[in-house]
Amino acid sequence: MHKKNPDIYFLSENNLPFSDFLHFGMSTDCVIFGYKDKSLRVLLIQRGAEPYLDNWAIPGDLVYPEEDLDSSADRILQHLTGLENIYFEQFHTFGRVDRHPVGRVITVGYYSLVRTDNHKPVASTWAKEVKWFDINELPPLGFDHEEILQKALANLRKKVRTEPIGFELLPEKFTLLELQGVYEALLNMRFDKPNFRKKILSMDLVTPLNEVESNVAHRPAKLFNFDKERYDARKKNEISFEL
Amino acid sequence: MHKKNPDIYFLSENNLPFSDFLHFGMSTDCVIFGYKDKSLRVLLIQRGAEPYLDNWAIPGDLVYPEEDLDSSADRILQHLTGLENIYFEQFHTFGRVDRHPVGRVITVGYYSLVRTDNHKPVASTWAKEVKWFDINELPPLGFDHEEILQKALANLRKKVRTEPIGFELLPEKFTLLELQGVYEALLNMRFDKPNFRKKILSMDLVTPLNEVESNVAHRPAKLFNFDKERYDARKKNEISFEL
DNA sequence: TCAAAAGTGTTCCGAATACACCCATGC
DNA sequence: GCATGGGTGTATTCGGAACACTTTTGA
Repeated sequence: MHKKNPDIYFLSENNLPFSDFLHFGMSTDCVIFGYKDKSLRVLLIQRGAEPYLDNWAIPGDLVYPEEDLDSSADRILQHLTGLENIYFEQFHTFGRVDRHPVGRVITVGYYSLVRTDNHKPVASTWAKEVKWFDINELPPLGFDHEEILQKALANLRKKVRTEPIGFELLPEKFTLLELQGVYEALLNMRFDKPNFRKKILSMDLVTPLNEVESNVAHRPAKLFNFDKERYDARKKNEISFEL
Repeated sequence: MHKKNPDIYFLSENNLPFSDFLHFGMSTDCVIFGYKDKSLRVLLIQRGAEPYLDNWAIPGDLVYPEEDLDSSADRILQHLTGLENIYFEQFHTFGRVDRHPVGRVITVGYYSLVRTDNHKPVASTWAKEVKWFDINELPPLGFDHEEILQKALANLRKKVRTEPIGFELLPEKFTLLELQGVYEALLNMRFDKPNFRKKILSMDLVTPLNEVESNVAHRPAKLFNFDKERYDARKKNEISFEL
């Protein structure tokens, strides 16, 4: 697969043979966010192998030789959650020379948003345990995963202000107060209920359903869903989402 | 350097030997933006080697075995522009299986902002020519560089709205109308002069100097500089920049 | 004196905020 | 009834947009 041609595509100043440049390991790590009980959570695994045996870590894997980066992330997500069509997004690549004890492994960081209600993460040979952690009560992590996780969170918090991805954390049908809870957890701030409602409704991106909550000890709330088609159509015309 | 341990850090489902996962090439590509004559420009090189001989391309290079990703980008920028302390930022990593004709090479994309007034880019063995192109008059590019360039531009346009990086395209001392020109070119839109002034001045991030333009056929404009210290101090207190 | 760009002030409008209040349900 | 959260209306404030106007320089 790798034909050799020492003059190709790098500065002439260095005298290293071309083959020395093809010994990188490549992995993807997926920071999986969920939402439950008014707080933001992250799915972590407890490692079942050295290095960092028994340490908590962000789920990830080496990239296969004939696999795109996004496919790799998608594969990890499906393995771990059993879900398809999960929202995920590449956010940063980490390549410190000494970041991996086994060799020069570059990792591409992804974050992902899942609806925690409809899946049970499962342990496997490479992960002794899989568990949701509140974003404010994280265990120590192996590798450079603390840095990766914090950067994922920072990127998510930026993204969430300009694109309507908060919905990915909720079931298809949700109430406006649930949506408010998601944004309060994501951004770690409080919103005024009437104003939040007005803002969301004025965007005209959520559709009211002819359905309400049931079995609640108060007036049942109306259910809504997110109108992705309308958003996509509008995005083409340069209209954006801002919170 | 690469100790072998087939069980480490990847899903048990695959049966490929560990060594197969350490044959990635790794490069960085730097999309260098500049500003001149009211328009946004990109610095491209004309390749002096196969593949894509004579094609225009984004400057880039393979990452050295003992080199961090950021160092690699920094090295490319210094080689090409001769400048130090250039603003640059990683924005996306491109890893399509077939993106590089020579083998599996993953590239980390960076964009960079430079002051075009104080440097002359120089050709070298790996680049027949180096030239600034108006962002609206780009030549066809080799590899997947069109995609990389467009993504760099999109990321820059987002970033520029929330962080005061437009100053990196201007000399230390600039007029407010020059600053307006930068933002108009970056965002491809027009601002109202009085309102733009008010907004910038109200942020209190530019300091008026006791100096004015000279040799202009109209009332000379006051010169300002960007107060990075004040911005950094304020950033810690969660106060942000928004245009 | 005229052109060209610097620089200021004022009005208007819409969006964000604060907050008071009423409604429906389970117990 | 009453606790709980759902849901609505209004008054106020603040920032952005539009735009008219004055100032200073070189030629």
